[in-house]
Amino acid sequence: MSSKLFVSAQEVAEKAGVSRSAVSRTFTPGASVSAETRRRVLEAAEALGYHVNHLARGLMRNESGIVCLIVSDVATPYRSALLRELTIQLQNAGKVAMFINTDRSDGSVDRALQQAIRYRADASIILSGLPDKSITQLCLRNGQRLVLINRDDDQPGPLKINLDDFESGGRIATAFVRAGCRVLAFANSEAGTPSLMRRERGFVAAAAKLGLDVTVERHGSTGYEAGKVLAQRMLTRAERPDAVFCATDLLACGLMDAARHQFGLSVPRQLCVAGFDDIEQASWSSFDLTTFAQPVMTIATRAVEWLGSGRDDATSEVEHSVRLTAELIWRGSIRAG
Amino acid sequence: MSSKLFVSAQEVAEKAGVSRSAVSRTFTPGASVSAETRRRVLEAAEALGYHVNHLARGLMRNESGIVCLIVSDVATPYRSALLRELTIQLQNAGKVAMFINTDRSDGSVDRALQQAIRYRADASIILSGLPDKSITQLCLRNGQRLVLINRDDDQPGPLKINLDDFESGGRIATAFVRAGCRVLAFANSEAGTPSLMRRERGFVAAAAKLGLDVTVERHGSTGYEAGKVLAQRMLTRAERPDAVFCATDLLACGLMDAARHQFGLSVPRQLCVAGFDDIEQASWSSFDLTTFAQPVMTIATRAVEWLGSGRDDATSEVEHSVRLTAELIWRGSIRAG
DNA sequence: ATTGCGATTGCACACACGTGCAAGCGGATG
DNA sequence: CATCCGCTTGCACGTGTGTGCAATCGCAAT
Repeated sequence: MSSKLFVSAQEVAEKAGVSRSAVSRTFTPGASVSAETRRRVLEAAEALGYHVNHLARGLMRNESGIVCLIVSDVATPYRSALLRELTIQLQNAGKVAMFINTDRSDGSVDRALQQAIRYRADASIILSGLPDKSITQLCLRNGQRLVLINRDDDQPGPLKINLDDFESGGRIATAFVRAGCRVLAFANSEAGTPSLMRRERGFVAAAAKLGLDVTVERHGSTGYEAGKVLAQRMLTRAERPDAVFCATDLLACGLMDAARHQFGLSVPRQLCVAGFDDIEQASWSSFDLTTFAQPVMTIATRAVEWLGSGRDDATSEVEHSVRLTAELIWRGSIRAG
Repeated sequence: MSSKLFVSAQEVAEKAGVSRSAVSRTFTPGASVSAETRRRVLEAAEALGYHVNHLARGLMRNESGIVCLIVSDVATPYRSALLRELTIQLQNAGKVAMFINTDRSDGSVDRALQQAIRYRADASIILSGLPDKSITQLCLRNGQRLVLINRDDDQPGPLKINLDDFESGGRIATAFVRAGCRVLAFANSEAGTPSLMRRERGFVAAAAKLGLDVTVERHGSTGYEAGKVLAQRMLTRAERPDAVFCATDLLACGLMDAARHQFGLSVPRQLCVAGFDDIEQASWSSFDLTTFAQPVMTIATRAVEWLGSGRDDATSEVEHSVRLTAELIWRGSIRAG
């Protein structure tokens, strides 16, 4: 029946009695169109339900307006919060977010970037995994901007946004000691993600400076279940820790739950706990977790600002790197000094 | 310097010593190309880093491969889980997800759909809000498929996926009564979302059949904080409820936390609680929440399958509606009968 | 009346791709 | 050898848009 396709600028032009160029100019800010023609075009467009075809526009302008978000573990609280902020700010900047999930194999980050190239994305923001150097080069050579968030990589070209993980580890160590803790432990995943390893090393180093050893335990992913397992391992040791810094809030939640419900320990009286990310659950009264807040809003702002910044090749050779500090959110999982 | 744009099929053709058509056919499944030309084309493409321009391809085929996901409150556990499943399945079906966040005003759902039209999305999946009928018609007229998930709407054309919310309310009411509860309550948000209202009405109706009244309290959004407020209101009543069905797991978590930590109540001994969604936190031992699981995987499967199904106009007039049942996940927040 | 000038408009081309059509080519059959 | 047939391949056109260039138009000044 009405297998009519999308309405094109040509049809609008005919209905308005003007040339197709006039239609195009009407929808191009800053183009030269008289008020009268503009009015007639807009009227016809409204009547016909015309919308500029961004595929064709992107083809012409060599600028699709698409920004790819490459993510795994979207269902994780921290990831989804960051995703939320990024999409909102991208939209405010007139871009549109294309979402690529890399929950499968690890090489899929490369395939994701290829997808980004196929759709001529103006930029790609990588939240998970690390692309192969050859793919990165391919993207840059094609004029595609790249942003790496909390990914460690020394390739020049992409914008790299990182936190002061190492220093955070140090700050929490002194907080533990000030609270009277003597047996410190660090709970990590066994993924070996660089940012998590920096937290670990910062914590261990600071503790050493304070004359304390740290028992490090690593297991599984960065989720709740892994936290429970880590609690099993740590809290059955001969010398039971009285303070645990967890690489992630989810780990901390699992560890706290196990400590309380399986080992009958009281937090923070018998066990102090700290996490990282400041996910929403950290503020729930069941956890009331002292943790470091990822500056999600700032991360998104910086990334989007940089995407909008000039395309001048002059700066394309310098090292783009941003270091943000994670704010310590003081709650009740560490007893007062 | 190397302000070279993306490499086009033309350049590949020249390097391979064939016509541009040959290149195009090489990347079009089912086209007629000899093995030899195909090899040379692929070789040249690899060397130059060529990738088919999906914008141009979409322009030709009238099929962009883009599917729009229109969502608000992405950072919510249930939403992000559904989002995860949808993106994975869309990718497996050869589509790519475009993400539109509608966290702002309510009319923004319409603007989101306009964005979908501009990018000539093959389909849009709406997880939040409800578009205006005129926009819906515009989408359908342009051949764009529409999927509404847990949105109530009687417009023909879109695929509507819903749950048996009303019956779920009934099932949990009998479970409460069987557990010996006598004073029932329902905790809802004041948003008035149809699916939430169905849960409420189903619960109230079933309770009435069992000869029991239900005090209904509504407040704020569907989040944790609202649950705490609702607990304040309910647990200070003269006749304190001994069973609360919450429209949402997040509400239930907030309510449980307040009941325990502010009112010193024991769950489930003094207060039985049930939720809806089966978010990950519901299984955490701090909550151990009995709840209904949204069949996230099935929802995504059905949606993506329908998108891939034939474009025949024969079925375009029939009512597309899917009703799924939410499975009751029995945990420890309701005492055993 | 002629000239000059700025604003507007239409033509035509470019963007990167898919595909129908006809030409070419090789081989097999009569 | 002529004919036919199937497989390839190049040409040319179409998809919807932005934009440089030249033409046109209106208006004021000479």
